[in-house]
Amino acid sequence: VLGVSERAELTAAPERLWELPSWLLNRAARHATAEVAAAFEAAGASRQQFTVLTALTEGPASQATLGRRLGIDRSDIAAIVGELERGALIERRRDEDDRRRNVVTLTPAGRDALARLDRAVEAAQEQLLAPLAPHEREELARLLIRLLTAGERATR
Amino acid sequence: VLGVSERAELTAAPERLWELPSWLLNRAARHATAEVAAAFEAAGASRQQFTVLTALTEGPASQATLGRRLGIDRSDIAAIVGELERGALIERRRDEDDRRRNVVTLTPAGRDALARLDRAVEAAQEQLLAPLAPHEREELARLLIRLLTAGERATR
DNA sequence: CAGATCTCAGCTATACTGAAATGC
DNA sequence: CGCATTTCAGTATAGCTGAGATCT
Repeated sequence: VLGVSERAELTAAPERLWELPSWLLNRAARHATAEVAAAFEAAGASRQQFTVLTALTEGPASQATLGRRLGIDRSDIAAIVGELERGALIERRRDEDDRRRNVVTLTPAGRDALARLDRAVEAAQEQLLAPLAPHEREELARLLIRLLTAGERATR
Repeated sequence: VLGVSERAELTAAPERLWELPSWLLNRAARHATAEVAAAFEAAGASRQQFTVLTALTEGPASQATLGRRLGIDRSDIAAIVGELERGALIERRRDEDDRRRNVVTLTPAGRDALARLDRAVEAAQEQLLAPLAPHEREELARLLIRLLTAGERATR
């Protein structure tokens, strides 16, 4: 989150970069992360913990499934689930149908924590999108979704 | 850059995340970075080196100015300029008008390297934007620029 | 003196790799 | 056997902080 003076300097970035979608996306993502950061910090959770908790609202899942759904690496999921377990926000137990797997389940405490996180994250979205009119917000979301759903399929 | 199977799994991300602009922006930026990565790797340069070289096409600048213009930290700029100097893509000399400063200048070799990088990066943009029609690409750029120029000014 | 610039050491988060242990 | 899952150790990059040296 930058102040006015830094903003003035940033606008002085080379023309070429302002024409590069990949640069714009990275900039915007950094801005978005900065906006949301305060929400997570205040709640004592990380961005990754939030996404894992969110995924678990749709039901228990193995760590591998969580990783694939969220696009988070298997080894990182192991660490994140470990943190959440220490905070008693999730429960991790061996899947008896397939003993390679851990079944990860949201606890009531986890559900409460997520509810608080959700409100804070929602407020941050409002901050982030403040410069855009409602129809522009929808349009931005639509374009990003198309970039992701069509783009990541097409490549490789 | 994901394959078809991973894509199918990713679409299975929780509904809630697909509605979160900050999540979409992070995802899209990651996708964009992946697309551009090959371009930089093939040319043996980093994303940051590219942006610094690009900034220098608008003329010599001190490291502090580069940092402010590009939104890169002073300490990171020092390291990046050091790398570029070792590759003889830039020249770094003390500013005799203000001896605290280093004046960083693009060398002919640097200009050549940037020309090659630029072509590769441009091809990557094409890949990245493939799912979008021309007017959609413009609209996406417009919305991102508004988010950045209005958004980063408003906050704090 | 205050303040700017450059540099270095070190920190955190994110993303990823390789290998081992276990189980299907 | 091949393959999937979990876990750990380690790597790389981006972004950032603190402190010191130098200079205006």
